[in-house]
Amino acid sequence: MKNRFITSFKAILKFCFLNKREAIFGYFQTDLELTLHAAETVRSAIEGKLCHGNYPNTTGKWFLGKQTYGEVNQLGGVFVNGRPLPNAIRLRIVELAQLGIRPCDISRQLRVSHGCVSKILARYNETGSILPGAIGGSKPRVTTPNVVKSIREYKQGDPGIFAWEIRDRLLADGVCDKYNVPSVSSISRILRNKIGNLSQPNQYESGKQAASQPSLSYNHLYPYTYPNAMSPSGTKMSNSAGVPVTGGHVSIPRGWPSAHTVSNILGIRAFMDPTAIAGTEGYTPKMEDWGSVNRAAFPSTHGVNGIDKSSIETDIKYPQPSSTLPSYVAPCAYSPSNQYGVYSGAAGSYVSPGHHWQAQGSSAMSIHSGEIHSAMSFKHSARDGDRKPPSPLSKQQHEVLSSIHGLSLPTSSS
DNA sequence: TGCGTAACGGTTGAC
DNA sequence: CCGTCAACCGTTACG
Repeated sequence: MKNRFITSFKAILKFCFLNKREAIFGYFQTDLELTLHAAETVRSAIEGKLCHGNYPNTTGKWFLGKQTYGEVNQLGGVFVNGRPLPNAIRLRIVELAQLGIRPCDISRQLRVSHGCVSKILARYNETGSILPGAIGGSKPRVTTPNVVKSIREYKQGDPGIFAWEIRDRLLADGVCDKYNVPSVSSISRILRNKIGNLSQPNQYESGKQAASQPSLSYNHLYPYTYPNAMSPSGTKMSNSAGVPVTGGHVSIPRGWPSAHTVSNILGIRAFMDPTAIAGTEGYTPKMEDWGSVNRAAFPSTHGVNGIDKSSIETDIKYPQPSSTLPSYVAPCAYSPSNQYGVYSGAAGSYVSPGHHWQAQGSSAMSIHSGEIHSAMSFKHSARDGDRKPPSPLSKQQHEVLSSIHGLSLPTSSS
């Protein structure tokens, strides 16, 4: 084994020396093991196992095809800047932590920075989810057609109405709630741009507003405030629709919970599959992300049953690469080349699961949802009990993980 | 030495 | 179609 590494390493050094010597030097700065690991990574890349002929450039980045690249951290681990670690690694981090392994050791073993380990574990402890947050996207619009219509009606009924009065009426009439009510400035903009000559001159409005209620505070109504007391601390985890979760300890709304319409709640933000929910009380996954994995693995109990509107899209957009991956490894936001290129190697399965809340679900995943749940749901038992079991994964699951990571598991199954 | 965290550079997706 | 913005990411460095 070691001879193979060393042989590979020599070949790699030769390759790098002949090509991009600078790229490799920075990687081989730690101990032999890490060096060999990095060497194997490089070798795999060179041989096409990882990168299909891609190569490191002078800044240490790995160009993967025409699209993207991976990088190697100080521990010799491969990562993609800006992208979440593969779900399998995240899961592994949590599992090792539950086995009592120190974060620093987890960091070294998995070659993931200790900051990342810390972050993932902290998030897990706080939310119960190993999954990353939703990347990209925007806050949901608050000026829905229905809101605009209401504003128009208010304005037509009382041309002299002020924006702040409209705002209050939107709340009073239940058109909006405190989380999705437009700001006064937004209402003013609507009056100005969409309703136009119905609105009165702004100076009049502002003058009256200042005179009548100069110190009116909107803070308590400001949209995009955290609807849950747990959130202002910076946590951005949530259920998918910003809906309070009755199950308790992990109900943390996302940072921008303004799911302002039923369609937003049901059609976009929520992906809970009622058929996959049973028996998972109190779990609040980030349903926006890793859609199919999450739905299967971290179902929620709250009754916002989503319309998985984009399951088909997902299959198209993020086709599941053919592989022998465990079933909980879902399609990924990475391009297929990225998936193979960066998170592969010994783990041919360092493939991140489906990611975007916008693109949800996967037929492949639904087929295997039972397995997914089995593989990923250890958290429930861990959290349901007073004490977390030493290893919440079954032997079979350990074997799956072992096969994924190519790592030994310090458990009874290994 | 281990760990939490801010800064940083990056990706992503809605607008 | 493209730029902007604001969310997220993991790594790194610092205390």
